[in-house]
Amino acid sequence: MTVAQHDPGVSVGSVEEAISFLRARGMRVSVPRRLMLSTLFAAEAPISAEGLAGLLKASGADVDVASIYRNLEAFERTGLVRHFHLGHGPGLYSLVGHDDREYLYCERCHEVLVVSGDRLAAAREAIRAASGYEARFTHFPIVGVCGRCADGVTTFRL
Amino acid sequence: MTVAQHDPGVSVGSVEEAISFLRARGMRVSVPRRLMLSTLFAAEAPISAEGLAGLLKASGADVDVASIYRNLEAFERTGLVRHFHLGHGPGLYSLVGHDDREYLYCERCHEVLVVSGDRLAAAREAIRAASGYEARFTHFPIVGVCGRCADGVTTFRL
DNA sequence: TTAAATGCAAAGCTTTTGCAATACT
DNA sequence: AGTATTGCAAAAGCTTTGCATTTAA
Repeated sequence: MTVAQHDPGVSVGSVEEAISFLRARGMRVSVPRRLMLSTLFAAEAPISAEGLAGLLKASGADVDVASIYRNLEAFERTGLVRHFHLGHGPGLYSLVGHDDREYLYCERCHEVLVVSGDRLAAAREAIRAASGYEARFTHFPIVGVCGRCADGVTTFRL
Repeated sequence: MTVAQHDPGVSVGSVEEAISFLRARGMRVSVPRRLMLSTLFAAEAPISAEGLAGLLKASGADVDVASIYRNLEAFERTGLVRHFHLGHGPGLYSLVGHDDREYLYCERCHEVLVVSGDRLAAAREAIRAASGYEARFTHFPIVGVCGRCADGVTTFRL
């Protein structure tokens, strides 16, 4: 029997560690990259490229979105960063090890439920049994209707 | 105990039926709409708005993409059409009742696995148990890595 | 007749690309 | 010095919108 294995992935705990990590991979550490890394460490939640640009600009730095996209992709190739998509809407990036979980998105109220990866193990198993597919909810999370909305309960935030 | 109910949805078997269906809803039946409907009926697989425009142009008709998007959306509001997204890439549209199934998309080989909706009932149940979410794989299908094809499962490639 | 639907053009949003200038190593 | 990385500008891909014109009912 095969058990869904959770890839531990890269895990760096600080900007300094991330910098050495990148250097060890032969990558250069530029000012924009340094700034991106500290902003990612400071971010409390996954963030879009545009959002990252905004935070950087707000903190006085000015990094072009093109560079942000290129760097996020470069970071992702090393395993330092990952991104996923919530329904429509831009890709959301976060540091691996900083936020390793999986997401469920409510199409109705736009709530995002965050769960640890092993919580969906049974679902993955059921999907494998039904289809042979190894579902990955890390890049394209589960989209559906949250319990509250399914029960007809409405909430809103001001 | 709540059992996942499969919404049977609208089911029209021909262009003529679709036309009456639309008229019954107070919608007008224009030449472009007629052409879109017959192209959708002729389509063997879900198709993008752009793809629909291509087929129409190839058959001598010339319907603007803007009208195609507007009409697909109008059709969808009546329940006649649905659309979903395969990873990145454009929305793919199909007639409800003509293609009611759910899709699993392989991020690696881009194969699309088509299964009947009830096949994923156990997976939906596991997800509900783990999160309270009613997963809907109809708008944003499962993305993962394909295994081998199970019995009675069709596949197509885009 | 009149409201709905169309075509055209333009723009929106996210992301990518080309290229000359810059800066890391 | 040499090349990875940057900024800028432009474009690509998908979709939406405004508006004047056409057309279904």
